[in-house]
Amino acid sequence: MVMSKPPSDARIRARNEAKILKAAVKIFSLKGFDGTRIAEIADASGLPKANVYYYFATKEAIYETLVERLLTGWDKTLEHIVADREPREALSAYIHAKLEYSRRHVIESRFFANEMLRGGRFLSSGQKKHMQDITRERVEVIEEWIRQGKMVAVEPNHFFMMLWAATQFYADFTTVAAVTLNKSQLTRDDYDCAYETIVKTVLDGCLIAE
Amino acid sequence: MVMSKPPSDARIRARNEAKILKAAVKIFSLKGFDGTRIAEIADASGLPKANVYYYFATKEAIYETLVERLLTGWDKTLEHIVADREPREALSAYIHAKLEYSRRHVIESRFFANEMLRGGRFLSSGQKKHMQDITRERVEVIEEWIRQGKMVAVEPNHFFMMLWAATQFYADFTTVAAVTLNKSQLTRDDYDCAYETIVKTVLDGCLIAE
DNA sequence: AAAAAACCTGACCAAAACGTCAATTTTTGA
DNA sequence: TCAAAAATTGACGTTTTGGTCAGGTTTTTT
Repeated sequence: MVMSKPPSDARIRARNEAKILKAAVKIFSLKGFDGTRIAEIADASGLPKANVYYYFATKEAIYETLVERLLTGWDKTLEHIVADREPREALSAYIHAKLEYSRRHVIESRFFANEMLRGGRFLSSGQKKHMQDITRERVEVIEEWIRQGKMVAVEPNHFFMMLWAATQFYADFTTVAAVTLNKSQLTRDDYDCAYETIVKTVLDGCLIAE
Repeated sequence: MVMSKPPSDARIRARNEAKILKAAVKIFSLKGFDGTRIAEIADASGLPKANVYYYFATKEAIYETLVERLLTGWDKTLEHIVADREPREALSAYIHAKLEYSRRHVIESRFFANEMLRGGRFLSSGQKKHMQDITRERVEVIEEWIRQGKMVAVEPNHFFMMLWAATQFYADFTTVAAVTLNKSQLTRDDYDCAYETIVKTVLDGCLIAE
């Protein structure tokens, strides 16, 4: 006699797609698109492979869904950069938020890093444009601050990329960071220290005038 | 009748291994270890697959050879950081050298980024130790500069990681940079501008005191 | 309660991938 | 010059992989 399970409160499709995507982003983030086997995704999500195919037609479909869905998180942190805040305060907040994102969303961060490393093959031109627009808005804020004499005349795009790189680093290259600091894992203190270092350096520079 | 080719001046083994490794690093850097097919390496190096196997027993062997060989380039740029130079001059030189390396050795840079992104599975503990030692030496230089009152008291490890990230970025995430700058490719000017931005910001900060 | 819709999955397939090998050609060294 | 060593490669065998499918079960709808 077969017992029927109690009807799941959550929609079945939603629940299973979530399982699959959660497992997938982890493996994609570690092995990239070409290196990922769907059987592995199936195992990791606790579903038989054929069931994965019931929800997603191809490997590409899974990957594209993730790209689309994770792109949203991309701009969240940038919201701190607004013209009516003081640069010191706004930039500190951005760096903090971005580091926090790197710490708490290592996998998603790496997923994107992987995609970029491969040249953004799966980014639609629409998505690229979105990234551009988001960045341009913030670049304009920087330009405004420069005009107001609150910041030195740095090239805003490269300035942003520097901040992005410095913070993204802690998600993508945790291994390098751990090796450098001679630890097996990064703790919250390490992230705090990273924050201090980046903020202090970027805002006020590292040199002491003679 | 079959003509025998003139005897190659270069040793055959050396020449073919070089061909294979050159093709391999390119593909590995784009697709990572798991994503790379040996047939593809064979095609790219213009050798039949069986011939690739004649020189390298497994895919791992190729990959490990590359890790070992490319690790050497890792520390080159750090040589600029020496205690008897002035920090401004030394750090500028380092940033310049690292950016130049990113520009001219995109593929090798990405190869390592890929490896790190995957957690450095193929790095032996000896190689990790090497990276640590190299870094520690330079950290000591920074500490010396701080002691001499030439630099503000930043955490040297994180300070280095920041520089590393900011410069490495231009090799690993060329795509992001290109999208941001709305170009299809980065030119030398872009790298120069990156240099200016990073140096100015890191050394003197981005803020103007009121 | 019964039909319809949604969900599940073991078994299967064709293509691709890794790796082997025996037979041949080329190069080297005495 | 000629035998041994090194290099080359087409063809093959095995395993893995992406993807399919038919037939079943469960859930939803009416």
